[in-house]
Amino acid sequence: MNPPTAPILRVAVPAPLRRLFDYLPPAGVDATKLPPGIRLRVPFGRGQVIGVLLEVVRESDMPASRLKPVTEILDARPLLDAELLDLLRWASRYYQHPIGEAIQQALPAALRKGAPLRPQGVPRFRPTAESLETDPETLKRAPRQQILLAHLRPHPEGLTPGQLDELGFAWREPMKRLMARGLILREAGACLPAPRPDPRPGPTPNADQQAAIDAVEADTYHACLLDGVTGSGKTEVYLRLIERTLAAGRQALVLVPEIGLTPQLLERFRARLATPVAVLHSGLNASERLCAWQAAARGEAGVIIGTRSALFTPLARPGLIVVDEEHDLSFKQQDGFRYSARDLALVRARNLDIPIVLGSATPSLESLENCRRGRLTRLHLPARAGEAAPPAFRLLDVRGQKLQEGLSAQLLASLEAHLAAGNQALVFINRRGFAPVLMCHACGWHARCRRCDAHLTVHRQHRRLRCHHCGSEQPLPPVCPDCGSTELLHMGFGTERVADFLAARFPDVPVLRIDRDTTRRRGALQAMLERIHAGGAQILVGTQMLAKGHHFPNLTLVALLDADYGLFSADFRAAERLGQLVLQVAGRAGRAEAPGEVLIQTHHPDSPLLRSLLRQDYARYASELLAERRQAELPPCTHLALLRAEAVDAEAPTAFLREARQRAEALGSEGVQIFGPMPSPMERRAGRIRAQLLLQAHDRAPLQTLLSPWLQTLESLPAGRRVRWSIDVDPLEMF
DNA sequence: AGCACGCCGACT
DNA sequence: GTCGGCGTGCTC
Repeated sequence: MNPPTAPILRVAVPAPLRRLFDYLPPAGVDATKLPPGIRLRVPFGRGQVIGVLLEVVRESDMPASRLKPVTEILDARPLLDAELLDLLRWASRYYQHPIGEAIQQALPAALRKGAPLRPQGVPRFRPTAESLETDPETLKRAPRQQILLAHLRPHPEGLTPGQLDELGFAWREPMKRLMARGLILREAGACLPAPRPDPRPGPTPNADQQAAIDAVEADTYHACLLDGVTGSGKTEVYLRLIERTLAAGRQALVLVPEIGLTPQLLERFRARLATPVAVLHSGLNASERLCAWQAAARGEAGVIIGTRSALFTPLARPGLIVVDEEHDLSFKQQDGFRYSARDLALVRARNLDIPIVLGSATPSLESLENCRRGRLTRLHLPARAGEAAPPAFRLLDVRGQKLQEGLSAQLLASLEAHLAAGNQALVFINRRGFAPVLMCHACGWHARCRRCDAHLTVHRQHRRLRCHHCGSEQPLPPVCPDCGSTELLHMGFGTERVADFLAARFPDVPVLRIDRDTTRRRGALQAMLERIHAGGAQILVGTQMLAKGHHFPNLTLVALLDADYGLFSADFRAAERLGQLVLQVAGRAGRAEAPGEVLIQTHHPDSPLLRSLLRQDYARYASELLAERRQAELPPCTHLALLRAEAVDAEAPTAFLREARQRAEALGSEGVQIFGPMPSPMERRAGRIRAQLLLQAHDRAPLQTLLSPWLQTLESLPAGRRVRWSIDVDPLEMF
């Protein structure tokens, strides 16, 4: 028997279980000296896993005889400090996600797998002086080595393994041979590029920028919403606040949307700031990521800039958090640990007692509501004089109009005029592919996905039918599979169809299609953006992708082919998204000497929402939407949690959700309304039947009070084993 | 989740 | 007579 005073280690293990596991310290180790946040290798089930020590306690609910000792202590110092562990425990509770999995996400993959913290940085491969004199002929029989050497020669500073991976072939073997020949040198490089020796001072802030900068308190928790249109100089405000933070010897954490992290933005930061800038994004390989992570944790990087998951970067001397484009959906993780990095950033800033700035030209209704409740200080940046004048908005009433491939005559005429002036035009469509439906004119058959409640999209160039929901595809049928008719109609319009049409209609103007299909290849989007920047008359046809993160100086016309989906969608956030999209793209159009024009095709030109958008007053548009949400008791005026379940067996999801509902009611759900079980908006997807249970509450407190014991119950429900289920607290998508 | 145990159908 | 199907239970 263990005396009650023997220390017990409480460990978070990587399993989808909402509890900690207790272990005995390894023999001869004084457990009271072990700090929380270190990794431990522990026996778990039949194998060994790597867990993180969360606390050292005196007692366990488990009989001592069942406790096993820790196999190995992997760290001397904590990988995650108390502040991050607190944040992760808070987030795990709030989002009802198992703590072990939450902690996993916060660690770079290398550390998850048990790699030691490495003192050195990413290695670099550098051409030697000798290699410059080497006659390429000597490598004639080793083409790989030849390519590799040719690639390295223009880079005397050397290239990292990550950069070499872009070559797209196995370079490690030929590299070994080049090193053996003394042509290449491997250096243990620094973790981060050194800061520029000559950081350029920025422009003097204008009065509005200065007012915003001064309004952000420096040494305490102060949450601000910086609201200003494209070109109003938000980035300059961030940079000034960051400079102030650096001058105080502290670090700044900057979160940006997934496609907002462009080389241009990075270059702007690096050119301005006299500190190493660590970058964290999905494109990094394991060692690059570890490197940036360590540079942040050790305090070597003054600025850490990254996407959603960068929120969990440890900071040695935190001083400021910035969330740019805070309304962007990519801040919410849509699977597994469904956290909102923007919301958690507010929690982290409060815990750290540091300022945080959320920036957007089109703030989320959540943030606007927080301003109204006094939780966020609203800072406004008016458009700058001398910058582009706001573009002219026009609704094109397409009722009864003859459309050519979805485009009205008025739109085509405008397009022609803008192109003739040597400018660029952007045409937005919210669907990719050629046509969203293939239908037989003779019998009415249409191509449906076998595994989803959805139509198959025609991709004409690849001659395939594809399901955009499950990824399945098949060849385009030459005749109707039902009646054999050859009259197959393409119904509706996608980017491919509109791009094809415009290319034929304007044969002298380059047409660029920019969507997930044409930018899948790594670097493809960047290449297209560069082409656009090179200028000249061009037509860009694209999806949402083009809305953010980039300004095109030659763009003067933006056209939205179908704004109506934003008015009648089943998703209650559609109007908010439409408004954000329209105003974001409007910000892309026009410059001082060539004002822009925004055309919106609609069948509902009298819609109050569209009329309101025309005024280009987002604040007013948003407050109208907020009033609607209040009336309909929808977020942000109420709070939601969504329990989803899916299974191949059609009955299992509903059976599970029905039982889940009973359990919630048994726990006492005062203050929480429960709706469902109901089928998900797309009931069948990838061969699974999906259903959901919606919880709604006016206050977060009763919802949170219910969730913890409820999820604990659900975890042990036998019906839960027959379905895949997940909980989404503050869901953004309702399917 | 990942893995083993366990009790019922078509095969060497 | 077995190999293997996935239902059920457990992981300190």
